[in-house]
Amino acid sequence: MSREIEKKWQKKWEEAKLFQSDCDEREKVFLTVAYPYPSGAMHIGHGRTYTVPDVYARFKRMQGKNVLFPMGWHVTGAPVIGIASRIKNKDPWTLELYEKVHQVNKEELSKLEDPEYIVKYFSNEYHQVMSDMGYSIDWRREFKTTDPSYQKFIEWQLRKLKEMGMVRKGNHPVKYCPNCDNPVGDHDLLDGEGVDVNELTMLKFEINGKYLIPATFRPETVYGVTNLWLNPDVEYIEVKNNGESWIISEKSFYNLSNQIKDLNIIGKIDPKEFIGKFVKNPITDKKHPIFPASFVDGEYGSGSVFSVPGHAPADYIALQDLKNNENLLSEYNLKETVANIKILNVVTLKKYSEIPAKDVIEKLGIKNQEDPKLIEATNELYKVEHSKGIMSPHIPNYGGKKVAIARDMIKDEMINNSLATIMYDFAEHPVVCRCGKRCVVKIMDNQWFLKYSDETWKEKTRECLNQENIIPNEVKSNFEYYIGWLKDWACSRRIGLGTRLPWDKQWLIEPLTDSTIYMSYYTIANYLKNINVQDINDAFFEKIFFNIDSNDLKVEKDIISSIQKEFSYWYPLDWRLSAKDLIGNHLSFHLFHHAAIFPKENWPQGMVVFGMGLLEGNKMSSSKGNVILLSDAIEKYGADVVRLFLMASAEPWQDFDWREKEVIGTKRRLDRLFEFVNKIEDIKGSPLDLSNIKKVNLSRKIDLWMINQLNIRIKDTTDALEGFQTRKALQDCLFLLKKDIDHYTYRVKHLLESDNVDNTNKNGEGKWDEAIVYVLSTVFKSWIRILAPFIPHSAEELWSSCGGEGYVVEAQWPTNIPLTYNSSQDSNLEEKYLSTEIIEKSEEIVQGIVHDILQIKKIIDKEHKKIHIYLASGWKWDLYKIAEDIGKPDIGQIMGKAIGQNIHDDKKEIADFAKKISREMTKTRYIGKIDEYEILNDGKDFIEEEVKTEIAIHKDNSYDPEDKAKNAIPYKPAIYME
RNA sequence: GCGGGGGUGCCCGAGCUGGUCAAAGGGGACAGGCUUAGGACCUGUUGGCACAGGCCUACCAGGGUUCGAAUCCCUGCUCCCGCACCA
Repeated sequence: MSREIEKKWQKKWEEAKLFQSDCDEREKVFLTVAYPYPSGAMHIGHGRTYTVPDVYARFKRMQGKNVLFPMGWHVTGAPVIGIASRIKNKDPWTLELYEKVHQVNKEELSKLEDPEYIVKYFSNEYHQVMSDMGYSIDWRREFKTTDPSYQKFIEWQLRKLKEMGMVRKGNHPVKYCPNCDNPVGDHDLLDGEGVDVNELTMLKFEINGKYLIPATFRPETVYGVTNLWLNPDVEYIEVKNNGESWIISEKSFYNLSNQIKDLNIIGKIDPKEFIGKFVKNPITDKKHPIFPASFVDGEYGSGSVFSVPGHAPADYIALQDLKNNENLLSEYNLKETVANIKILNVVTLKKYSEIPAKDVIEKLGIKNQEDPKLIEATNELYKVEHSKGIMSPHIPNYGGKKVAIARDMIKDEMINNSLATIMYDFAEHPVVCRCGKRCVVKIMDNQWFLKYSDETWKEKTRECLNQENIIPNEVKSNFEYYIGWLKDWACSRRIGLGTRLPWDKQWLIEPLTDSTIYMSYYTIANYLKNINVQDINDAFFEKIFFNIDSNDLKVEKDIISSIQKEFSYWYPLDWRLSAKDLIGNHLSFHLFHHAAIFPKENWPQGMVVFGMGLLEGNKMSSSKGNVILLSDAIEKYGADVVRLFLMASAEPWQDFDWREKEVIGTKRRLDRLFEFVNKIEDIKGSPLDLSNIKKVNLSRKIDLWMINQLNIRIKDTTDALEGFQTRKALQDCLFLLKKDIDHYTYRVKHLLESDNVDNTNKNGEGKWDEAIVYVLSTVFKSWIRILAPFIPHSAEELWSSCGGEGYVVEAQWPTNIPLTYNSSQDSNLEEKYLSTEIIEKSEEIVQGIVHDILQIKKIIDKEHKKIHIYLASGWKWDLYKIAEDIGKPDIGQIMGKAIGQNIHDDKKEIADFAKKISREMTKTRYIGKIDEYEILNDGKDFIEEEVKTEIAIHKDNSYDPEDKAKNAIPYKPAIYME
C-alpha cells in the first residue's frame, strides 16, 4: 500500500461527498470527540483518539446508519499566549520544542509570536493529518471557538445560565506571577510543578497593641500553645491592615500583599526586641513568651510560628534545643521562662501518650531541629491526629469532638470574631515562573463562578449520567464521585483567547466553560456560515434548540426551520469520546450543562473514555520530546498500518504502547491480506469477482465449518464494535479469522494438491474444487468489508480490484451467512448438521483423533499397518446424558440413576465408565448425541493424510484384538493401532 | 489524605456471568524448513514429569466458600491513575 493509493481513495471519497451528512429518513448516529487544542503538532497519541470514532463511524455507516462525525478547533485558552510570548522572547527551550518536536520550519517559527497564528497554523496541520489518516469527517461543519457565530453561541449559553441562577460572583486564590502579572498554570513553571496551594489560618496574638499572626494548618491546637517562635536571623516588618498593626517577615509580604488588600509597610522590626516578651492567646487569653528558633522559615506563612510542643514535633524538639542552648538562654535571659514552660495536651490519641510529639520524636530518634526526619515526624502526627484524634475532654466547648470536625469549627469561630484570618501559601517553596521570578498565591476578586455546588443542579446531572451508556462501565463511579465533589468553578479569566463575559467585559470565558454543549453547535455549524453574524442572537438559539418564538428573530423563517430540523434530527448526541483525565472536569461539565440547558430528550446518550499513550513503554509527552508525530508515522508506514496498530494494540480506554517492532509486525499482517487474494485467484485460476460469486451447495463438513467460523467471527466482531472494543474486534476479525482460514486451507490441502481431483468442472470453467472457491471467495468478501472501518484505504483498493460494487465504505456490513447442507443420503438430516455446536464439535472430533493418533505414534515408535477407531456405544451416551442432567461429578448419584434406568446390563462396566465420565464431563461440553460415524467418515481422507496410515472406523467391536473399544467415550473414540 | 483501577507464563496482554484453562493473541527466545544463509516467510517448541491419548505444580501472598477457583468472599502486601482554575 503506497501513500499514493491512500491519497487516491481519500480524494475519491471527498469528491463523492461520502462523509457529508445531512438529515434524512435513515436512523442517525451522532458522535463527537473532544476537539483538539491546537498548540502543537498531532502525535500518535492523538491518532488513537481520533481513529476510534472514525472506525465506529465507518462501521455504523456500513450498517446503514446516517452518521455524523464532525470536527472543530478549541482555540480558546491561555497556553498559546505564553507560548507566543516565549517565542517572541526567543526562549531557547520553547524554540527548540517547536523546531524539533513540532517540526515547524524556521520561516513559520517566527510567525508563532502571534497566538492567533499558532492556533491557525496547528489547526491547519491537524486538518491535514486527519485527512491523511482518512478520517470520515464532515468538514463542512468545521469551526474555531473564536468564530464570531460561535462566540454568539457561548454568550447565549452564559446568559442563559445566569438567568437560571447558576452563576455567582466571588473570590478565588490562584498561582500567580507578579512579574508577568498573570495567573500561571503548571506548564508555565520553571520550578515547583505540581505544588499545592494550602489554606492556612493566621491567628492574631496581641502584643502591645500590635499582632503577631502565625499561620497554621491546625487552628485547633491554639489550646496547646506554650510560646511563639521568631527567627532572629529573619527580617521582619510592621504592616498596617484596616487599622491593625501586624508583624510579619519581610519575605512573606510578597505573598500576603497579593491576598490581603491595603497591606501597607510601616517599617522594619528587629525580632530580637520581641524575644522574651509575651503575647496574648486570642482564644484562651493566656500569655505566652516569644522564643528564638532557627527552623522558622521567613518565606512561609507570615514568618512566625506558634508553638504547640505537645502535638508538633518541630516545636517539641525546638524547645528541647533551646533548653540545652546556654548561649541563647543567657543572650535573651530566658532560662527561667523556658524552665517554666509546661507542655499542654489538646488531642487525645489512642496508642499515644499525653505528649504525642514526644512519642514520635523518640520513635524516629530525632536529635535536633535541623534533623531532616522532622518533616516525616510532622507529617505522620498530622495525619494521625486529623484522622483519629479526639479533642481532649478539658478543652472548653470542643472536648470529645473529632479533630477533623473541631478544627473547622474553631477556625470559623475565630474568623467570625476577627481573631484570625485566612491566608494561602504554597505547600513547598520555591515556585518559580518561566520568567524567572517567584510566584505567589493571589486572590482574584470579582471572579465569576458556575455553581456546580448547587445540590439541585448536581441531582439533575446525576440523573443525566444515569441514563447514559458509559464505556467502560467502571468509570461510572468516577463520574458519580466527581459530580459530588465539584465545587463552584471559576469560569472567568484575565488572559487568553476566547469570548468575553457578556455582562462583564473585563472577563474572558474560561475554556472549559466554553466547550460544554458545543456538540449541539456542530449540528447547525454549516448553516451558520451563511448567516450574517448580527442576525444570530439569543432568540435564534432559543428557537433552534427549544422552538421558542420571539419577535427578536432576524433570520428568515424557512432557513430557521431547516436548521431546526437538522438540530432535532441529530440531537441528542449518541456518543461523546474523551480522555480519561477529563472525567473530573470537561466530561462532568458536559453533563452539568446538558442537564441544565436541554430537556431530557436531548441529553447525551453515551460516553467513551480514553486511556493514555506510551512510546516504547514510556509516557508520551510533547514537552519532553518523547513523541512520534502522526505525520511521520503515516509517512513511514502508511495510514492503514498506523490505524490498524492503534486499534489492535489496546482497547480505547486502556493505555496503548507504540512499539516500533509491533508496528512493523502489523504492517506484515496487512501485507498478507493482499496475498490472500492471489491465493484464491490461484486456486480459482481466474480473477476474483466479488459481485458474482458462484453459489455452491456444500456437502463437506469442513466447508460448513469454515462458513460457520466466519459467521462466529462476524458476530463477535460486530458485538465488540458496538461496545467500541476495537482491539477485541480485530482479534476476532483479523487474527482469529486468519487462523481459521489457515486451518481451513490446511484442512482441504489434500483436495488442492492431489491428482485425483478433476481440475475442470462440467462446464469447463474453474480450475479446482468449486466448493473451496466458493467458500474462500465468500470469506474474503465478508473479510474485506469487516476490515474496512479499520483499514479503509486497503479495503477500498482490494474491493475495487476484486470486482466489488461501489465503494466498500458504502457496502453493507457483513451479516450471518445461512448454512445449507447438501446431503446425498437424506435431505431431512440437514437440520441435524447445521447447528454451530455440532459443526464445531465435528471438527473438534476429527482434530482430536488426529492429535491423539500422532501423539501415540510419537510415543510408541513403530510401524503401523492400520489404525482402528471405535465409537462409544449407545449406553455410554445415555450415561453421559444422566451425568449431564445431574450436573456435577457425583459418581454415586450417576450410577444410581443409570442402574435405575437399566441402561446397560454389565454393572461393573457402568461403574468404570461412571468414574471416567465424571472426570471427562468437566472437560468436555455435552451437546447431545451426534453421529460420530458420519463425522469421521467425512473427515477420513484428511485423517489418513495426516497420520499417513490407513484407518478403519468401526461401528461395533466385532474386530477388537486388544480390547480397546471399551475406552471409547462420547466425543472421544477409542483408538487401536495395529 | 480522598476517590478509582490493577497484580496472570521471559515481556506485553486476554480471560475473571466458577468446570471445554497449562491458560487466547502478540513480542521475544530456541529448533527446523526455505533461501542469492541478509531481511522476510513457513512449521514446531517455549512449567515439570511421563511416554497409548496421562499425571503433578501453577495465574502477588495467606485463609475461606465449592464436588470443582486465575475466576466468588475475607486478610495482607504491592503497583498505577485523578484531585481543579489547566488544556
